[in-house]
Amino acid sequence: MGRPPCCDKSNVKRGLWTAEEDAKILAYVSSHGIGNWTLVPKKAGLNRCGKSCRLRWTNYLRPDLKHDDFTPQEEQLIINLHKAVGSRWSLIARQLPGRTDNDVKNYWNTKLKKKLSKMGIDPITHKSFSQILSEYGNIRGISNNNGNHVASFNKNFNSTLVSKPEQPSSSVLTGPSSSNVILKPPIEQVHENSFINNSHSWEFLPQFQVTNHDILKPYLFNEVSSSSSSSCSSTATQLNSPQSYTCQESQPPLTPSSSCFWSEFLVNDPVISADFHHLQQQQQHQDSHGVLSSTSISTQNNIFHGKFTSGNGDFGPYDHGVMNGNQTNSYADASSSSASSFVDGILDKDREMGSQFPQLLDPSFDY
DNA sequence: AAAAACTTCAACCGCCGAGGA
DNA sequence: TTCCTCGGCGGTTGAAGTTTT
Repeated sequence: MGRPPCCDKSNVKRGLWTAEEDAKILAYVSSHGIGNWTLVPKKAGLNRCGKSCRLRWTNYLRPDLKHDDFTPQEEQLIINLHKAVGSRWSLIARQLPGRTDNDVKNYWNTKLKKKLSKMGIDPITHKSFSQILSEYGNIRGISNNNGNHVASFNKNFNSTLVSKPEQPSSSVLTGPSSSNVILKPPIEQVHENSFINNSHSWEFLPQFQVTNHDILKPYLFNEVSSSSSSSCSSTATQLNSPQSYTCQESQPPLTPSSSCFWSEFLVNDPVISADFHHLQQQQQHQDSHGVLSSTSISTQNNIFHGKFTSGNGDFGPYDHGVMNGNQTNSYADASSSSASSFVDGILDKDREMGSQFPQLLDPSFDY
């Protein structure tokens, strides 16, 4: 029964690949193409596991791979995609031609996580640290109320900080620069993050919602449960705020089985409903053909780059520094008043927190 | 100049779903 | 139906390189 094992793992070479081994794989693939990887070591004359050969090819030898540094555009795209789908590296890498999931994952872990943390942005939730604190929140209520509220706050706060079990709160509570960032976030960071939460991270969501509906849903609702204390007052606000993961105000955390879908937000927004509908049609077309055509990808990217971006040519909201509370992108224009009030709300929360807890602004303050 | 600390990233590990035997 | 491999995935490791002390 079954198939024979692909290789004797105790008897194959491991570790770094030599140029000679690379040449053998390249020679084999160029003459035979990509097929059964378990046969490759034998046929190519390599003492390696087939799986290892496949990995070497897909992560390093493939001719379509880029080996140069990530561009600012790619960097921004990774950040945006990570906000929407989390560490679905293969999904993210598919939006970056010439990059592998391993590339993206390494770049995120070694560069982007630190970069965001230094900017006062939690790389897990993509919210500013001050915003996390203010959300968990409604600190005035906690200080005035009984232990139940405090317990609830602690529970919610912890659940956010460890919203992904594999990355327990380290990016928030530890790290070389995080403590200063948490305690004294520059006010413009709130602006920047508001912009992030308001716009770019949503730009591609219709695309993902359509093409990866089943994959994305549970993940997004994980975010819901970590943001359960948030509230939102309108569809427009939902679409332009980090709290938009929730469907209704004061709702208990949603579960993956919830009947609330992204598409409900999307189709309720007059600005994007047309595009969403268009993408749904694309999806139907795609389903009928089995694969996502390059035309479809291109069209979606056009939407991403053209319609929903801020239009100033600056791809990087994290690099802006010019974003103010009244600025919104075209996506947010449909609900500009809600969006700006959301920004104002964050700023008000920030100020309120600062006035109520001045020790938080003291760099010597220690949790 | 040398050791320690830190960073990078290729490679590995283990899990999962699909599908072959 | 069961057992197994394959291919794909995300997380982790550790060697090599770089920077700091």
